[in-house]
Amino acid sequence: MSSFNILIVEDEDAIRGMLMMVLEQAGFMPIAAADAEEAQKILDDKLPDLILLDWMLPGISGAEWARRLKKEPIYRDIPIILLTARGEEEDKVRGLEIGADDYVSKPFSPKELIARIRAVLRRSGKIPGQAQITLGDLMLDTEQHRLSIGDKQLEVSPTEFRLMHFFMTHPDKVYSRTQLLDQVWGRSVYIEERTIDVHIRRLRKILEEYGREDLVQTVRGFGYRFSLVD
Amino acid sequence: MSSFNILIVEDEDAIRGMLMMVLEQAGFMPIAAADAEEAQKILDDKLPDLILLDWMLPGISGAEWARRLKKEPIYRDIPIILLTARGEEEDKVRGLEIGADDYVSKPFSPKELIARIRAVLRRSGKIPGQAQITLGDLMLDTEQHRLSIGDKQLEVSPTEFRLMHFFMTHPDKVYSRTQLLDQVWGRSVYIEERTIDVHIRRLRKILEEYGREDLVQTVRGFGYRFSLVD
DNA sequence: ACGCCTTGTTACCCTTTTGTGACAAAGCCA
DNA sequence: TGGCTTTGTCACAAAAGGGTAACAAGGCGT
Repeated sequence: MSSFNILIVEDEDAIRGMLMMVLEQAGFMPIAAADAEEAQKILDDKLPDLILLDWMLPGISGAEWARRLKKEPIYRDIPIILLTARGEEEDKVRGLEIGADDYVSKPFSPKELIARIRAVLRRSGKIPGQAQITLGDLMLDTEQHRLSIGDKQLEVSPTEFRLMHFFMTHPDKVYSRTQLLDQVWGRSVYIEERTIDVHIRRLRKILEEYGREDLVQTVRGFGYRFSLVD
Repeated sequence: MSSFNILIVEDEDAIRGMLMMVLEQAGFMPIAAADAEEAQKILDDKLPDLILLDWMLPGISGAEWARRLKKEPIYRDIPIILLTARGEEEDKVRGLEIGADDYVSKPFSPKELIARIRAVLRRSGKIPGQAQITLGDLMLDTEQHRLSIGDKQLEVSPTEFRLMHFFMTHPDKVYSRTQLLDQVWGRSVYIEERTIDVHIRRLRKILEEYGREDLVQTVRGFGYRFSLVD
């Protein structure tokens, strides 16, 4: 297993040190910076696999810096996890279209942090994950980016593909719209919950052609479930 | 397995020594020089299979020397891997059109270095790999630099040939534009991602003459895939 | 030096995708 | 059944993503 470079940008010494330790312990290779300028210098040298970024920073704020990074093609693909202090409204973090991939609010448990980092790395394709997922006669291949029922190819849009991917890796369990948004769209985008319904509808429409619209089930008052059995 | 001569050009004694050891251990035959002049003398004597070159050198900088080498037909085909120290901006390395085949930033792990060396040797055809690759009625011959469908020769440009080579050795898998750039153009060139589209277009145009433009498939939002099946 | 080929880049266009509001339909409970 | 809540569905507009042609620069051979 390869080791990932993680850039920590955090002004408080105590937290920065703690993060370094936690990440090292978890087998990552962290590099730390105290502000955006310093972080930029590190970036100039080598692109990390992920950036752990404090939302509030002296000088250029973390949010502002993240926004800039996401505009540059060279940096765009580096996933960013924001660290938000308790009291900084979660909504704001979601609302501002920063393009962060996730956020974690302080205080957080090391375990949670590591889990989120792994999740983001996996989602951005840096950790391989399972290439083929089979469920009944459904087959989803992330390498080939193909989805099929039996030997028929399904034509799905990128979002539909991700949604199916999530469902097939988490079958037989109900997920709320919020959970689906977090898992499929990422925790820091803000879109209406009802939009999920529309995507569910679109998925069902495709599955309908194969008489399999029953795979996606509504659980009234809770959300949706993907399951082979009704 | 044959053993490759690798010329190390590095001014710091400690690093030079370390490189010698690491390469020997890995079964290569390294020769070392401390600066460009010394390296040039070694070159005059015998052409190595690959040059491992420090980007910053006293006297003529590594970058400058590499650029000169790439202008001389005799040396052009020797692959060069640049060693960049932390703090030397990656952008510059990519941006300046040095013509290096790859770069590795210090500090690097021996494992990573060896892997990159192997990759570059393979890409430049020094490690034989497969001379002939067949995929359906497609045939690509790396030795003769020929590509054919059935018994018809295809006329492709060098870049198109490399792209086809990569595709035929990695079929049925989606690659992002970035991945294609890294794999086909090499990690140390910086070109626009959209340029890929243009090359794909050119490839398709050629394949079109044989009704095979469907071999190169667009996967919206992700990249391209080469596959015999739709 | 000249012309041809190769290659990277850009601009423009078209298609697909996607989020959203509006309204109908369905479900639930008293 | 009636009224309220939760979903389903549709149409639309904006945005994203790609396809393509045209252009310019560089390289190469003659």
